Amino acid sequence: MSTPKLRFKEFSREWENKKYQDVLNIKYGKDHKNLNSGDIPVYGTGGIMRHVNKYLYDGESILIGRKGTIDQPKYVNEKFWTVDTLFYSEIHIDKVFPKFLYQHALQVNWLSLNEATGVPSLNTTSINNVSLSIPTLTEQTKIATFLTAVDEKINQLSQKQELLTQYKKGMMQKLFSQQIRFKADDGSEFGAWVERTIKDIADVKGGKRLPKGYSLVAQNTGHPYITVSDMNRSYGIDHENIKYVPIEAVDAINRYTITDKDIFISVAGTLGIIGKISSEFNGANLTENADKLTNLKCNQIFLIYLLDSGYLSSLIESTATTSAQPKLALYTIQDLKILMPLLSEQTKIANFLSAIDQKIDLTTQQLEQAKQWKKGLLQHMFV
DNA sequence: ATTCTTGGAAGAATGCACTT
DNA sequence: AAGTGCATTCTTCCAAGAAT
Repeated sequence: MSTPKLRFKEFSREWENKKYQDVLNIKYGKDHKNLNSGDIPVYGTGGIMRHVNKYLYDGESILIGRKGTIDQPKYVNEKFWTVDTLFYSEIHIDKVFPKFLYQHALQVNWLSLNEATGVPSLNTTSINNVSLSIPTLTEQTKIATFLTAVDEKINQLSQKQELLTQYKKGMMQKLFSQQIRFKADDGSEFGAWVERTIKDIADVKGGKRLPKGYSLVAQNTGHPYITVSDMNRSYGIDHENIKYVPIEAVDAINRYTITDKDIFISVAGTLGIIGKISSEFNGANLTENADKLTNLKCNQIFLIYLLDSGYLSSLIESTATTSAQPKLALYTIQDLKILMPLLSEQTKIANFLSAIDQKIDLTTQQLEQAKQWKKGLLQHMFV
């Protein structure tokens, strides 16, 4: 018998220790290949896969991955089908409030129940044996309703994020097609945009792979080494997993560095991720799978937005090699023609779009905080 | 009901020929 | 020897299907 750390005040009774098998029946998903199309969703471990004309179950159910993604349970309340790598469940609603069970399932460490060597897998026994403490149905309902409201808040924030992103996309389109023009501070029109080539306004340089025989190290010894997977779509890099050049190899690639005044563009693997690094990474080495624009003769932020507004994606479409894997050649970036406004208009546009990006970043932070909060609640509101 | 095997897609690292 | 372009290889990750 036990109680959670965090609890609504009006309840005091001890929670009852149970196991999952006491409150639900785990059912296997089934092959959906032979079913005809319809309007019943077929859930896979990654989400809805298709719609069919038959259903396995109708009503409230928790879906738990059997193979692959096993740590993201889902709650459904409809007619549905699940593929055979996804369990569904019949919930004993006289014992447990389904949404309470779902919130509980969200904080179970499913991966620790994985016994497979390769792809993570769960079996019915390990699910059935997961322990679960439950209060009265009234308290369950209260907890579940509260946590569901938090989920709703998280959904709202991610919708806001989505809308802002759409707005930014639309504004970029209008600004760079000159459908919308800013006026100068004194109210006069800005001058016409001029066609330039990238190599007129920047030097394009490649990155450099590590010398043969060396590999990146985790410790902060040599320079940071920025790879394509460190780059994100928010014009920056993710700091968490940055690896470092081993000290013995530092001299060999010493010249291939990047600063916060430059722009990086990925040219292999995931093409066309563009952005800049923050000054704390000045002097970091750049992977061979990215190029840098350096010695810029224009507004750096403006150029990032401009290239990201479509120039890069159409360049990739038209010139990326069609081999096994696309690659963006350095000279195609050098020779890319772009329409450039005067510096003062560049600054206006850059500031405007940065302001939207700041709002997006703020929303992203709030979303992140809300998710953290939810995580904490899940840790403390269950036994 | 459970475990093993296979397919295949995506992405990053490596090999290699050619140029500077 | 360094730099560049591109094909190839290697890894990783998931899901589907076959075999127990």
